[in-house]
Amino acid sequence: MQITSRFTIAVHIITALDYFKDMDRVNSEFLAGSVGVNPVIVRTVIGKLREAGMVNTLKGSSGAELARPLDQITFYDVYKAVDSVNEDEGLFHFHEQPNTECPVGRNIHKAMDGRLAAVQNAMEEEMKRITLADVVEDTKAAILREEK
Amino acid sequence: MQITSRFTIAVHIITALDYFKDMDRVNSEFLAGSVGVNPVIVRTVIGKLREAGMVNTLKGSSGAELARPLDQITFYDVYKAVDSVNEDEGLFHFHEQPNTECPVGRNIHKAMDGRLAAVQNAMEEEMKRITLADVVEDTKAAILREEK
DNA sequence: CAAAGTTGTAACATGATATATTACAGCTAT
DNA sequence: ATAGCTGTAATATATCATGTTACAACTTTG
Repeated sequence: MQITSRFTIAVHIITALDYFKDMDRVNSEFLAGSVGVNPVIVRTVIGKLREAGMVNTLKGSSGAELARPLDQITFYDVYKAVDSVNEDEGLFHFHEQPNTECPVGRNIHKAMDGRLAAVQNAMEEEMKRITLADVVEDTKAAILREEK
Repeated sequence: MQITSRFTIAVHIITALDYFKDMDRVNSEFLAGSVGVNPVIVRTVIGKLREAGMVNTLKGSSGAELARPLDQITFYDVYKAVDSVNEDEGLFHFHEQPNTECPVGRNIHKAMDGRLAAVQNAMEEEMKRITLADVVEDTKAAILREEK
């Protein structure tokens, strides 16, 4: 399995919103061209980022602007915003029907739950350490390097 | 998205193999009954665990036995054995077609790759810290508690 | 204010992947 | 030699991610 590409798409969009912030006509079609997906996907991802308070948009009006400085947007914020993993069940899909008439089946879920949560937590803590400022900085540096 | 239930199924199976090790007729049908899935799923998961050197089986003969002590089998070992995540692409699904004619599209992948790998690594390191001995111990303790 | 452009969102279509199921050859145990 | 079991292929089904079409409501511009 893999975490939905909506996550990397969202990071790409935020990076582009910063990089092209002084251009006009940065609409969903333009962004879709950069990301390589359908404009509707861009609009729905931006919608999630808006709900999470990361960007501001105006219905009917082209463009979106960042609502917070890049160093105050973490991978974790984006990952949560775009519902990268199932909110109710968590990162791990537990088999649904362990047999309650079997002592192991009856108890395996509780024996694992805390540990599965610890694994997920380790991943999420690492995501909190990475900001969009880091990614944008590296992207810009890579672009400058190209121009030489 | 979620990590395939084959992972929790595998942990359940290993726990049951230990718990029921002195019983006979612990065949794929019995295990399937405990886990709540089809016996073929049990056989394929056990097949992966065998390939990874965690259990020994004998074709045609009932049962499987652990090939290593429980404290030498980590969550990470099991997770790798059952191919929980895409081996080539990793935990995150990167959108496939960023536009190479756009400076952001051309560079976003390299700007993110190292950081996505760090996140996945944090998760995997945590999985290496958890052993099947931990889970089996807690499962048995929970069973004993029931009996009071 | 009328026309053109855009967003937000619903509804539906398609594709990919996880899981279930059927079937059976070949092995083991008794 | 019979019955039971594993390993595995082949196929079916279910679920979910992503793509696409369509359009009402809004904004911008001349």
